[in-house]
Amino acid sequence: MEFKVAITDSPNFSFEECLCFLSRSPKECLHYIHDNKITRMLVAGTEPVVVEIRMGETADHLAVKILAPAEPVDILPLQQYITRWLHLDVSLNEFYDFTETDPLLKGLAQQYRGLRLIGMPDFFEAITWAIIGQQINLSFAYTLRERFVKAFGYHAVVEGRDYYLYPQPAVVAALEPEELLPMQFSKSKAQYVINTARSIVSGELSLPQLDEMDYETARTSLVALKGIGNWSANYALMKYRRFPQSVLLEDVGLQNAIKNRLNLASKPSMTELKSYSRLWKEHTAYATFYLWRSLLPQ
DNA sequence: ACCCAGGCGTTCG
DNA sequence: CGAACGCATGGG
Repeated sequence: MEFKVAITDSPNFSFEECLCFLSRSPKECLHYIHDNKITRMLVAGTEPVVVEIRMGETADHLAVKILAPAEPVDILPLQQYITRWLHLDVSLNEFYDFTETDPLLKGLAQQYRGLRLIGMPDFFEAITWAIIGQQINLSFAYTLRERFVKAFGYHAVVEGRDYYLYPQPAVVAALEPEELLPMQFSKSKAQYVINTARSIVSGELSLPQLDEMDYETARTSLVALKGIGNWSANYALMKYRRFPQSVLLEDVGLQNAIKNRLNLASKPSMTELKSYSRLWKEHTAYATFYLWRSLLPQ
């Protein structure tokens, strides 16, 4: 069974650029990239589905093949997930025009043309990935994530490959921190991940409400949770809600990207960061994402 | 051995 | 208040 997923602003879409970003870690365990195709497990309603995503025969869509199950499934949730994941429903024209006016961003549009801001349609994934990635290097963060997903995520084997879903909040809420320590989570990281899961399960952190909040309200409500600071709140809101004004000036990756582009001797100070990003406004999230991209090879 | 890492919470001045 | 410090552990 096959279906299509529409691409908005297809002249400014590059599947290859998206694949490049999606390939950034060899420890990635939620999807595979091979032969210019993505395979991964998704959920249609409540049913796990393994899909293969490739560029469409024409530029205006992606083509998706369902590898499992053999029976027909509801494709609408799959289309919605893929659209949100790869940010297929936006135009990049305004961002690209803006980069030409900004000395720091100039050239990024040509270099990485067609790259979309890869998101996380699952809020629990977005917020816990932020907690996992706090203050440790990205390589180790992926190691922790891989152990976490493989221990607590739904698993299936299709065509000889292992597929996983990100762990559900209810599963993680039932854990004790001691169960994460052997995976080399620190005590606080373990506690924060479990506390966040429990907040979601209890309704203290309401996803339907979070979906309706404006940026500042959502940010404030996330920062109120222990273990979630300004960086983590903004990261999750950038990847999940896709607020264009999400700003991550505390981010070491962003700071290094700016240092590299401007050939600075050291990372910019917070004052300098504010100055560089002063005019970004609704382009902040994309500017950050493209600067992150500039840290990858090629 | 040392410093840094896609920070956060607590304590101190 | 903002600054300094402890945390925890892999990576270079």
